[in-house]
Amino acid sequence: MVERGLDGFFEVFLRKKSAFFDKKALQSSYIPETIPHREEQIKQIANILAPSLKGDKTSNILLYGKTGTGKTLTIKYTTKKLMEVAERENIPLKILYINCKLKRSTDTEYRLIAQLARELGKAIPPTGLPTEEVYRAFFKALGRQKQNHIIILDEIDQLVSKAGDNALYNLTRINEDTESQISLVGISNDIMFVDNLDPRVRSSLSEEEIVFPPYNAVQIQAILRQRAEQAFNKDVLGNGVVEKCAAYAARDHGDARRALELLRVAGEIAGRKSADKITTEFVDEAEQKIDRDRIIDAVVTQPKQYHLVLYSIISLRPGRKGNIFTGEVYELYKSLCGKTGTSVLTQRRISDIISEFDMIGIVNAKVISKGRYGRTREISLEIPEEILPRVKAILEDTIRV
DNA sequence: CCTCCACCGGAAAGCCGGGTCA
DNA sequence: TGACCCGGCTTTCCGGTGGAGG
Repeated sequence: MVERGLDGFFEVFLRKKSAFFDKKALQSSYIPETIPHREEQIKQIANILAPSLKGDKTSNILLYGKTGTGKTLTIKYTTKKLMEVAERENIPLKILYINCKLKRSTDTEYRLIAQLARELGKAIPPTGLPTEEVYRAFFKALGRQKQNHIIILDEIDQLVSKAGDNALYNLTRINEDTESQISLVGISNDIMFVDNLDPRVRSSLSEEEIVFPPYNAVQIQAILRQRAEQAFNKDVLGNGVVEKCAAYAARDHGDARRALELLRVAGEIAGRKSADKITTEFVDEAEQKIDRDRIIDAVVTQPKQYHLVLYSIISLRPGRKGNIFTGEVYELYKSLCGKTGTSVLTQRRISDIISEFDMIGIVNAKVISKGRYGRTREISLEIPEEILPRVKAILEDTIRV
């Protein structure tokens, strides 16, 4: 019975024509053959990196620009082309791409250097060794091969804010005592991040700076059209869909990644509903879905203590004219801990947890002064009403143990 | 204009679990 | 096995501080 029904399901699934032709083209890892509106940046990067083909050291570069302005894509595209030539001509050149934001993999000094060493073929344990030791292994791996290395550090601002600039300092000085050359390419969302860098690191790192301005709506449309052509079958894209995605993405700042995600999710929704066309309504749905998924996901992945704090905030919310303050949250949190038999954290820590909620956007917490009655954070929920019950259920689930 | 509340938020240190190495 | 190392989480300590109310 059941099996037969399932067979039917798969059959229908198989027959159903998919709105997608090549979903890859809408994913952020996809590197298209041309990159619209980044010709200038590509040319600059190419100029700077070209000497590496002749075995010369190239200047270090910093790439700036907000999220979704094509920094990562552009550098990957350019270095890919560079690498193709190097391989064809048998030129020793190595390109290491590191995303410093990847949690638990490259967000500390130890892990960054360990990862670099690994890319050069050295096995480094994930922990246990003194950092010194890891550096030695990395240097050795470098020196052994007489060749140029281009090290791309994506989200370099994250690295600096979490791990400091020690690693960068050491990396920028390597060229002094090793056979092989290394050039650094830093990618950052934050233009100001160089300010808290050691001056020596700063000057060395930013020998060249390239800025990626936000795309405007028209440019994003061009990008979407290019990708959509690859991704979708003919005629499934309804009128105004591209425009709408572009408009949404351009609203705050020209984030092409967001636009592509909108388009992809809209397509997925259309596909799931077996619609034969992607219409602008699906774009609206996609926007909501992305938003909600983000929040749900953010909540689910939090540990128990965080759930207790969030639950306290939610419980304090109903029927409040004003907002919620840290002190009240802490009081409720404490009693909740008592009821559930959880160890109680200090208010200092809870304060930090609330800040973290603020940062990921499920709560809004502003420091205000109540004058005579002290200074505190004014907290309000940022979770849409529609998914609040679901969030609450998730929280209750983990709390009652 | 001064006070003083109820926290904020930086710095440093401790604890713990995961690991290496000889 | 014991000495050491790293990193995440937490506590401890403590110097601020915006502004209502005196």
